[in-house]
Amino acid sequence: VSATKPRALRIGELAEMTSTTPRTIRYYEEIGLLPGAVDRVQGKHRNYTDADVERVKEIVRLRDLLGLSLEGLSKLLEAEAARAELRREYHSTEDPGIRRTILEQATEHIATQLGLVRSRQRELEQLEGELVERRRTVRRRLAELD
Amino acid sequence: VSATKPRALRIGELAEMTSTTPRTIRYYEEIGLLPGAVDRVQGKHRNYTDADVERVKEIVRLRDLLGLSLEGLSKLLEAEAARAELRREYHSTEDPGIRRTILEQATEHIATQLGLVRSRQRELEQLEGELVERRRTVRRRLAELD
DNA sequence: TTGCTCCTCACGTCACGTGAGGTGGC
DNA sequence: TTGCTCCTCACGTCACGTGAGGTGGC
Repeated sequence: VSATKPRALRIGELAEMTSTTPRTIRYYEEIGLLPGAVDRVQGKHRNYTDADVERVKEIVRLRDLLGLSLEGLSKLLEAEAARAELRREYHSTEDPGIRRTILEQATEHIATQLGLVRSRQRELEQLEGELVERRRTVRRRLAELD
Repeated sequence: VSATKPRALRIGELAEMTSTTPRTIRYYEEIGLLPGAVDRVQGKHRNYTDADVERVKEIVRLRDLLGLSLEGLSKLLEAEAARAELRREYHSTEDPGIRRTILEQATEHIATQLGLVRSRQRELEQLEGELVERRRTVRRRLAELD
């Protein structure tokens, strides 16, 4: 009935769009990191949406960049789900006290993630500095040859 | 005979100094990432030096920050060993042609590592940007409550 | 109907963790 | 001598990879 039926994705497409594999997607479903594909009969194909693409991209990014275990990641994503729940609550109330509490929790959650990101950045900067230093030495020696 | 005998490290000390575990150290020896501890009789304790501390620190850093598999890491470290060999050669020659070749290979190797580091940095910066953006939104809403 | 992708077991692998039982050095 | 750390198997685990054999949709 709808003129613009949202295109459903198959597992291989989802995998390719997120630089993973079908096996990885199924595994994440198995351990509860990804909700099972909607409206699915056991044994039939899994269908995904754009929201799933975003979810998997987020998982992959946190996994690779922050080096968290999937369990640690799971906790972080649970907190994120709790935040989404709060966001719904936020929009269904006008009470400024409740709104403030929700926003403050969001602030805390973001601060945690930023802390992880920045500590990684510092480590990378140190490594970068050492490499640049080595390069400088090599370049100086090259110049001395002339 | 020496007044300042270099203190030999035990595996637990090496592990602690590198934020790893004895099992990890033994595993790296097993797969050839770490040379076996010097002068060791099978079944007796492994003794390590400061050079081993540096080696393991390097391994851990590349493993965690660049997300390489131990096989990929192995290749990178082999290239590094080859460089060390070249460095000896470098110091044993005066031929500016040979010296230049050695220095140019070093430059290439450093460039490879810097490329890996910088691509990671870009990814982290993007993640950081998104988190900062989210924080900005939350803060604005908090201010609006007043 | 033909291909391709998908499905579910289920065993393999990488990078270690974790006892089990025993020996070594300050 | 007592503790602690070390030793060597060897099995367990996490995060998937990789067939084996079979079914499903453009």
